[in-house]
Amino acid sequence: MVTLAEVARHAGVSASTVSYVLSGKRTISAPTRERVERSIQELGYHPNAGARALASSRSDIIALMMPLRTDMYVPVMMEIAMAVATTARAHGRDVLLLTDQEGPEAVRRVIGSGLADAMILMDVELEDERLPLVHEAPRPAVLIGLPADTEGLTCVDLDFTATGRLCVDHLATLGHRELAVIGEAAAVYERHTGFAERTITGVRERAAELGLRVLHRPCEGSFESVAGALARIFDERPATTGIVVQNESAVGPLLSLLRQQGKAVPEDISVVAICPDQVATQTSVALTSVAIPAHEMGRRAVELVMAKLSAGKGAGTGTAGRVAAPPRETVVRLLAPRLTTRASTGQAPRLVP
Amino acid sequence: MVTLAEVARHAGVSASTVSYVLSGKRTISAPTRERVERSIQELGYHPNAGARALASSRSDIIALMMPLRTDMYVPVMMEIAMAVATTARAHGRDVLLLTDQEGPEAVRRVIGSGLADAMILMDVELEDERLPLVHEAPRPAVLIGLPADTEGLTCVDLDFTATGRLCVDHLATLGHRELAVIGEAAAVYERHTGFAERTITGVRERAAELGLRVLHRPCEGSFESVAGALARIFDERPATTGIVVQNESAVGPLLSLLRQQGKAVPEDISVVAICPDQVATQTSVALTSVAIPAHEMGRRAVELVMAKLSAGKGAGTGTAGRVAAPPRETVVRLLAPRLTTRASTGQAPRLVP
DNA sequence: CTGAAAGCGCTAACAT
DNA sequence: ATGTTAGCGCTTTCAG
Repeated sequence: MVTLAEVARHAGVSASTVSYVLSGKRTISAPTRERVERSIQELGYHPNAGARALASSRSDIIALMMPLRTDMYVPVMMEIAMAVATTARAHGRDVLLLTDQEGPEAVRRVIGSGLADAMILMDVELEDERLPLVHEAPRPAVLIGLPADTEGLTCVDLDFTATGRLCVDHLATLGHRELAVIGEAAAVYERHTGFAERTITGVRERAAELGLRVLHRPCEGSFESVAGALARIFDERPATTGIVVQNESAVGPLLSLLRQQGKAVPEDISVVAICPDQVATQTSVALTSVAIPAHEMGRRAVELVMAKLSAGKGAGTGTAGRVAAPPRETVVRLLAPRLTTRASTGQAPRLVP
Repeated sequence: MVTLAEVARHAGVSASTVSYVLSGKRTISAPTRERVERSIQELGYHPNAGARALASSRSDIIALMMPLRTDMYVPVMMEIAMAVATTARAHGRDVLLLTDQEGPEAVRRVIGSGLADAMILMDVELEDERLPLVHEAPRPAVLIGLPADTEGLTCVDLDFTATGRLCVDHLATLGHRELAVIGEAAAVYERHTGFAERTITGVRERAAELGLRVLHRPCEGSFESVAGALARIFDERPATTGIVVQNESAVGPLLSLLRQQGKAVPEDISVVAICPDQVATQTSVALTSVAIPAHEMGRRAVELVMAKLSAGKGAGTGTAGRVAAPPRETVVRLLAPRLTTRASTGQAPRLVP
C-alpha cells in the first residue's frame, strides 16, 4: 500500500508538502506541485481514509437514514437516495446508508464514533423518536419531512398544503364543484407522517374558500381497496366530478375502475394525481399531476448539510465539550408544488338534472 | 470527546484492556470487564471510527454500488439495498452507498483509500466495465447479477433460466400450448443485463422440450406499449392462451387491456408474472407469479462478503505488495425460483374450432 | 514557499 | 489476566 511518505520520498519533498498539494490549503510552486502529482500518478497513491479522518476529525461522510418499510413511495425514496448520493459526491462526500431498523440510537453511534460528519433523515414523522438525538448531537442534521416542532431544526419537504390547494384550484377552474380525495392507506395517517394530513388540510382550506364540497377516503393500494373507496364516494356523493389521488399505487386501479363503470376520463370525471411523473405518464390516460420533487429534495438536503458543515467550522469541534452549544437556527425549506396538466382533467360536465 | 484512554483511566486499567473488552479478543476477568463497561456507559464513550480503521486497517464498511437508473425494478433494487444494509448491521458492518454515476473508478477509490473493506455490485451487466477493477482490487467483491465470464468472481442472482422454464412448466401442466412472453423494454436487452435473455432462454428451452410454441415481444412499461405488444401477439398467434410477463410495470395495463378486450383471466387467458409479490397481489386478479427474491439476494451477498473477509485474513493485507495474488475461487450462487399459484392461471380453454 | 515534528485515538504485538 | 509501547498514515501547527 502506497503511503503519503512514499510519495514524498519519490517526489523529493516533505510529507507536509504532499499533504498540502492534496488539500490545496497552502500555495505550492508549480514545479513542486507537478512533481508531486506525477509521483501520485506513478505510484497509484490513494490517501488513507482512516488516517485522514483521525488526523482531521472529519470523515467526509454523510449518513443517510432511510425507512426500512418498503410499502410507500418506493420510487420517491429511491430517487431521493440517489440524488443524495450523487450530490454528495459532487461535493466530495460519501454517503453511509442507515435504516431506521437500527432505531434512533444509530444517530448517536454514527455521530459519536465520528463515522459521519452529518446526517440526513428521511421519512420524518410528526413526533419522530430520532429528534431528541438530533438535537443533542454535536453534528449537523437535515430532515426530509416536517416534524410537528421544527424549532432549531433544518427541514426540506414538498409544500403538501400548497399541493392540496393547487389540486383544488385546478379542478375549480375547470368548473368542478364536488370533489373527492383518494388518500393514503389508513396506516399512513396513523403513523402521523404529516404529509398526508397536510395535503388534506390544503384541499379542505381551498375548497372552503371556493365553496366546494370535498369527501376524503383513505385507501390501500390494492385494486379491491380502490374499488371500495370509489364505491363509497359515488354512493355518498353521486355528483362528484373531480378526484384527487394521493397514493400512487391507486392510480392504475382507479382508471381501470372508472372505465369499467362507464365513466369517461376526463369527460365525466377529472383526475389529478400526486405522484411521480413516470407513473403519471405510463397510465392509459396520461394524468394531470403534481410530482413529488424527489431529486430536488435530496439535492437540497445535501446542500443544506454542506452549508451547515462550512458554517460550523470554528464552533462545533472547537475545544473541550462543556461549552453550551449556541441555539440552532431553524430552517424550513418547503418546495413549491408544480402541477402539470395532462389528459385526465377537463371541463366539468354540464349538470343534467 | 471521550477517548479510550480516558475510559482506561476512569476504570483504573490500561488502554489495551479497554480495547480488549471491546473486541473480545482476549479473556478479561469478569470484575475488570464490568468496571470497564460501567466506565464506558458513564462517560458515554464511542470508539473513534477513523482511529480504529487506521490502527486495524479495517473500516468495517461494505460499499454497495447501485444503478442510478431508476427505470427498472425499482422496488427490487430498493429491497436488495435494504437487505444489504440490515444484514450488514447484523454483522457489525456499515454500508457505503455508491452509484454507478461515478464510473468504475469508484471501485478503485473506495478500496484504494481503505474506505471500504469489500464491495457489493448491483445490476451487473454481461460485460461490465467494473469487472477489470474488481479483479485487480485487493479486496473481496460480490456481484448481484451474472456477467458473461464469472471466472474468479463471486456472484448471486435468481436463476432466471430456471424461472423461464418454471413458468412454461406451470402453463404446460394446465394444458396451454401457445405461449407468449411480454418481455422487458428493448433497452434492457440492448444493455445486456443478462437476466432478461436468460429468462427467454429458459422459456424457449422448456417450450421446445414440451413441444409448445412461444412468441416473445419486448415491451416498455407504458399502457400504450403493452397494448401494442398484446395486439401484435394476438395478431400473429390468435390461439395464444398463456402469457408470461417479465416487466412489472406491464402487469397492471395488461390486465386492464385483457378485460377491455373481453378476454377473461384465467378462463380465456392465463397470466404468469415475474414480479414482486406486492405487485402480484395488488392487481385486480391476483397473479400467479415468480417473485424475485430481492431480500435473499441482498442477504446472501453480504454473507458471501463476510465469508470472504474471514477467509482472506492472513493473505490479503499480509506483507509487501509485490506477491502474486492466488487465483480466486469462482462462486456462482443461483437462487431457485419459486412459483406461487394465484388466481391468474387456470386450465387452458378447450379448443372450439 | 517548504520542512520538521507532534499528535489524532486505537490495535496488536511483546512483555510479564 | 493485564500492562507497555510502537506504530497505523495523515494533518497541522511551528519554524524557517
